[in-house]
Amino acid sequence: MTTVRDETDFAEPGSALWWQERYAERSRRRPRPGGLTLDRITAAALELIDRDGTESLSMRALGDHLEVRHTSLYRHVASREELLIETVDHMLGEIRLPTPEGHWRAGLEAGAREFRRVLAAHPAVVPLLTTGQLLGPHALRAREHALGQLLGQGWRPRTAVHVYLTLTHFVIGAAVLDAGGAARTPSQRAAMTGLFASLSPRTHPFVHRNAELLNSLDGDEEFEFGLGALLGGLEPLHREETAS
Amino acid sequence: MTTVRDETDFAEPGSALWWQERYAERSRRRPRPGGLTLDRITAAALELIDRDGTESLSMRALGDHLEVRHTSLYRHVASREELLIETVDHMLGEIRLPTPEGHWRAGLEAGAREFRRVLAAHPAVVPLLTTGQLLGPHALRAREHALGQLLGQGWRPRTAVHVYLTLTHFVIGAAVLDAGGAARTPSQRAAMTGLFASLSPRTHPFVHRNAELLNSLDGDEEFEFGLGALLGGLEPLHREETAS
DNA sequence: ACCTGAACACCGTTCAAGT
DNA sequence: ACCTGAACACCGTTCAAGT
Repeated sequence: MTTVRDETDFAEPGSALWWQERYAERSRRRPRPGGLTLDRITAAALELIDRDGTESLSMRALGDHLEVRHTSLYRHVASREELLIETVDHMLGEIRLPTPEGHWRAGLEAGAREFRRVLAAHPAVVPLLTTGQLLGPHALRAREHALGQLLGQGWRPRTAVHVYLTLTHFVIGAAVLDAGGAARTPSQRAAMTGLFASLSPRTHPFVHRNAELLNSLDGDEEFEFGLGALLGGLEPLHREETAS
Repeated sequence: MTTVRDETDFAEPGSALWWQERYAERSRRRPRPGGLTLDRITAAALELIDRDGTESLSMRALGDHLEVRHTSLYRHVASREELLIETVDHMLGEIRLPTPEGHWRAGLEAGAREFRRVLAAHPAVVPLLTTGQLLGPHALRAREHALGQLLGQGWRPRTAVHVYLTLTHFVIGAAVLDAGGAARTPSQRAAMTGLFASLSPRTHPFVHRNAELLNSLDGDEEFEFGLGALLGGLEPLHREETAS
C-alpha cells in the first residue's frame, strides 16, 4: 500500500498515472443493460459508508447491496483500495459549482462553504481524502471551475493556484476535526467540559479554567472565523495583483 | 463504528467520555518488568504504520513485532480501533512545544510548522486523525501550551480558541493533501503534468493551459503562502483585541 | 494482573468455468 | 465482455485455561 517506490511505480492506485489509465479505460467499457457500472458501484459504496462506516464496507456487503456476487465487483475495480478512491471522487460530484458573481470574496466564500457542505454530508468519507490524489473527473471539474473563476478575478495564475489550494486545505482540515466527533450531542458536550474540568489546574491551568469556553464553540462559527481571517489576509495580495 | 447514537453512547472510543475512562485506567495499571505497556504498544504500532501503512497493521503483525501472542494486546486496548486512537496520540507526543518568544506571529508560525513537521514524518497516520477526538494526553498538552501562549499574547480567551483551531485546521488540511501523494518524485510530477495536458482544452481550458504551473508548486511553499495569508488576516484582529 | 492457545465468523482476492 | 462458485490465506475478537 504505502510502501516506498523509486521510479518504476507503475500506476499506484490514486496516482496521476493510475488516473490517466482509468480515464482511458472508462471510455472502453460497454455496460450491459441492467448490469454493473462504476457509477452504480460507487453510489452504493457511498451509501453504505455513510450508513455504516468505511470499516463495515466489505466487498461482500457491497455485492449483496447491489445484488451481485461480490467477485463481480473486481471486473470494475482491481481492489478495495481502488473502490474507495473512486468513491471519493463520486462524492465530489455532489459539489454544486457556484456561479461566480459579485465581489471576488463572495465567490471564494461560496465555493468554500459548498465544499464544506458536501464533506459534512459524508463525514465518514473525509479520512479517505488521503487515499489518492484528487485527480478524478469530479475533482478536476471543481479545480477547473475554481481556477477559471480566480483568473477571471484578476489573480495571476501562480497566485490563483496558491489561493485555491490554501482554501482547500482549510476546508479539509476543518472537516477532519469535525468528522472526529466535534459535532456533539448535549451529553457529549457535557462529557468534554467534564474532561477539561477534571484536569489538574496545576498541569493544565488554561484548559482547566476555560473548560466551558472550549466547548461552547460551534463548528460553523469556527469555520467562518477562519475563513474570514484567510480571506482578510488575501485582500492586500489581491490589491497588489490587480493593481499591476 | 460510525453508527448514529442517541444519548446513551457509552464511551464510544475516541469520545470525551472514553478518554476520561482511559485516563482513570492508565493510573491503575501495574506493568510487569519486561511486560507490555500501552506506550510500548503504540510506539511499535506507529513504527509499523510508518513502514507498511495502516492497512497492513494487523493485531497479529503487531504481536509478532513485540514478541507476544496477538491476543495479549487486548489486555491493553479493547479493539484495533482503540489501538489506532492511542497511536495517534502517541505521535502527537513528538511535538516539541516551542518556547514562546518574540512577536506573536513568530510563536504561531513556529507552532504550526512544528505540527506540520510531525505530521509530515508520519503521513500514514494523518487519515487516522479523524478516528477520535484529539483529547489524549499529548493532544491536551499541546492544546494547553498553545492556549497559554495565545492568552499571554493578549488574545481574549474566545478568540484564542478560534485562532488555535483555525491554525490547526489549516495544518491538518495541508497534511491531508500532502499525504495523498503530493510529495512527488520527478516521474510522478511528469505523470501529473501529462494528465493535465491530456485534458481537452474545450472542457478544461484553465487546467490544460496551466498544466506546468499546477505541478511546479512545492508543498512547503504552498504551506507558507497559506500560513502567511492566515496570519496576515489575524493581524487586525490582534490589534483590536490588545487595544481595548 | 497478565499472558496463552484454540476457536469462530468474516474478509480480500484469485481463478477456472460458464454465457 | 461480463458474471459465478469454489477456494486460499488472512484477520479481529472471544474465552477458558494457565501463572
